[in-house]
Amino acid sequence: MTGNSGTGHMRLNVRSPALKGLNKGEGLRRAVEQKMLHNETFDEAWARLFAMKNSPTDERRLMVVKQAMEEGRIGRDPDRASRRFSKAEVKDLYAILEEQARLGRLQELRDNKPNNYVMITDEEGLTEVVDALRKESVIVFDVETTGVDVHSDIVVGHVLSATEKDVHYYIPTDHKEASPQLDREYVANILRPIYEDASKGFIAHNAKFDLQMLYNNFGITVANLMWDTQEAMRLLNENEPSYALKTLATKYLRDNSYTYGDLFGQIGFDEVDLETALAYAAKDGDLTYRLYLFQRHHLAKHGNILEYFETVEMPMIPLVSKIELRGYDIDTERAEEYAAEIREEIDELQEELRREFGDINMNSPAQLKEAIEASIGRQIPNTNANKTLKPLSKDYKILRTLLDYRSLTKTLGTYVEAIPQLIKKQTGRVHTELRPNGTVTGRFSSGEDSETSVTRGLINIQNQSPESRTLYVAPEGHYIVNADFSAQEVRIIASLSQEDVLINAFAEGVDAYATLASEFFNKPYDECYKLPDGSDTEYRKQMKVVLLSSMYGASKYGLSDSLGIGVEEAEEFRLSFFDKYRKIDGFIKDTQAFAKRNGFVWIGDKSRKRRLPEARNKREFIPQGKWNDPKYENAKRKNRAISQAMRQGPNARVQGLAAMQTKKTMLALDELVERKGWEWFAPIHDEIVLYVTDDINEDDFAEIDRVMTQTYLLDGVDNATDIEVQRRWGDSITAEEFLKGVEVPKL
DNA sequence: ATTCTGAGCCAC
DNA sequence: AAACGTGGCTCAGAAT
Repeated sequence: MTGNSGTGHMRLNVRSPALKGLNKGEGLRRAVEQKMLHNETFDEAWARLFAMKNSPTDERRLMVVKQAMEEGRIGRDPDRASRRFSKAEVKDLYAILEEQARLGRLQELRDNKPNNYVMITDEEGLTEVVDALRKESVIVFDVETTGVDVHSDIVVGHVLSATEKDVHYYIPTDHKEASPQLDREYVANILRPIYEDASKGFIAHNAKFDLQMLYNNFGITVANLMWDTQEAMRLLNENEPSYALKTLATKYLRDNSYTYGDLFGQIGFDEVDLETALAYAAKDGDLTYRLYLFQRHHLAKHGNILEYFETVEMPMIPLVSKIELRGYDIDTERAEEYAAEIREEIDELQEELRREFGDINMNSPAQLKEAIEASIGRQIPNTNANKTLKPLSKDYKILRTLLDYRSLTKTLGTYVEAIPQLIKKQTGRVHTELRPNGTVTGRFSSGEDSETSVTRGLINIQNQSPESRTLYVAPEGHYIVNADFSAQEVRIIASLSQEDVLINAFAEGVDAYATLASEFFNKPYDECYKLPDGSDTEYRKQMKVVLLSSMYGASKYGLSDSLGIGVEEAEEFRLSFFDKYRKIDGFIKDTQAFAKRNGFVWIGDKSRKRRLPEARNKREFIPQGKWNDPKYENAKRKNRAISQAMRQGPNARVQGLAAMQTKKTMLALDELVERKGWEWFAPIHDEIVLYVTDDINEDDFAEIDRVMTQTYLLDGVDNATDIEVQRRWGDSITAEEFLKGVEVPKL
């Protein structure tokens, strides 16, 4: 046993600093006094600490430290032993244990390093790497860096795996350790022909990052990206809790691997010593290749997922890499003027709100709720704008003021003030990350990666409001052109359900919503289409809401909310809708039955799965009047999950197919973009946005139209697209107007 | 001082 | 009893 560990009485600490300088006899006497003073055994000390108000984390730390002390793995700091054993001391001991564990993991990593992990630090070695890679057709690559910002961080080493030879090289170039390393530019230039050799297939985990790092650091373009093990995993299981390489290796390769954070904490890889770096980095290459073999085997087993992955998802990665690096030109001057304008308005509104609500924080829902209730003299469930405040705002002017204030602070805080601060000094533009499988249905997600806690100053390009869009501009000599898939999801619903009314409407080129409304309300088509001013008629508006929300499983309550009608009326509406459109009803029921049998649904000709394991569960019976009985909490949770899966199934088939159509169309459109020397702006679900040169002509528009409508055909339904041109995002004219000579609005 | 959670709200 | 699918960002307030 070491130190003062143990479960018995506290030992006398004759070496305590408080006793220093006293002779032995005197020290012993004082130590006894201190013990008397504390008068506490270790058991009593632990009992006291455990009896305190501890958070779950603290509770766990107490347990860990107690056990470590009992096992003699750690003891009290002699300098503190004269004082009463405290929670603060336990926390410090816990931190020491954590650090010990981390160093242990690093030691384990070095000790277990296989002989086929090879470090390259001289020219001869690098020649050996090149010779080995020349003989390979499949190469794993991975760059090690100082961090995860592709604009500011730098490459400090290359991992390259010769997969057939089964040797995994690490070539450090910029580690801080003093021992000799090859020059980074020299290494890049020697490796360049390998990376740019299109006859070799390259594999990486989260390849987009490595592509961007190689491009930004050395101007290297990897010619033939063949597999991304992170992206493949998103198709193998979109419900995976983590897509970190080490987590996947632990789970699927049964190789207990620690994550970067577990091993190194927050430091950059250049701080890591070379011996440890080799063991860690070469293992990346090794694991990535093993994961690739595993994934290829499993993806090939089901439907057409492998083919879809290789022909759509893999080519998407270099394309998206390019889109992210391009970024967005921001009109900073306008942003400043606009911000000043909004701030002034906000101040005025805030004054008005203060007079009514008092000196509260207008951004606090809790404080607001109380103030509103006092002001209007009635209870409200929440301060939600659409659900609660808007309906009441007809009667209360102050609520109209509040709604204005809300909307302006949102515009200012989330967009107008925030966006200019995110401009990267390296490019003078703002950037996004676009994750092609960031959602469970296969849609893109955009912005910071919510799976990690690191923020890199990225914007979400997919949720820009009409106000914020005006800050995004085309550079001199360019326009922004956007092409949407008109009524993309409705066409897909028509195609999947083969519902005649919808199919016929699209075939005749008439408005689908108006046709449905005309059928449903038994009114002439014209009365169900648009008003003279171009806005929707009530019938069309209602049909839009009913069609999409019903498809996605809205209940009579949700429908009642969004239509602004009574619950029973909404239910009648919903029931008669499905009664009339039997094939839409059939599509939903068939999809749900399939999910119930199989625990998943197919998307797009067996190209991907949406796994819904909860769909297979059996509903629990909850007797009338027992809904509030805590005994049925679990049953309720289980039933809720089943209902949710039943709503997700049909939605995933529609949304997922739409995402596939957008992706395939993007790949086709990229050929045009490259040929014309245009650039990418972004995909926004049912819309594709580009930067084009201002010499764009009729043929170019025709070609965009052709690519949008002909690349991914739907069963029984034509595609259609609307194309617009603008200098400032949102301030657009149609392509038709443009070709007739209408002036594009100036900046 | 930093991290987490919920309310609210932006997009399709 | 909850009641419409897929995301991400900001702020307040609590937890750590």
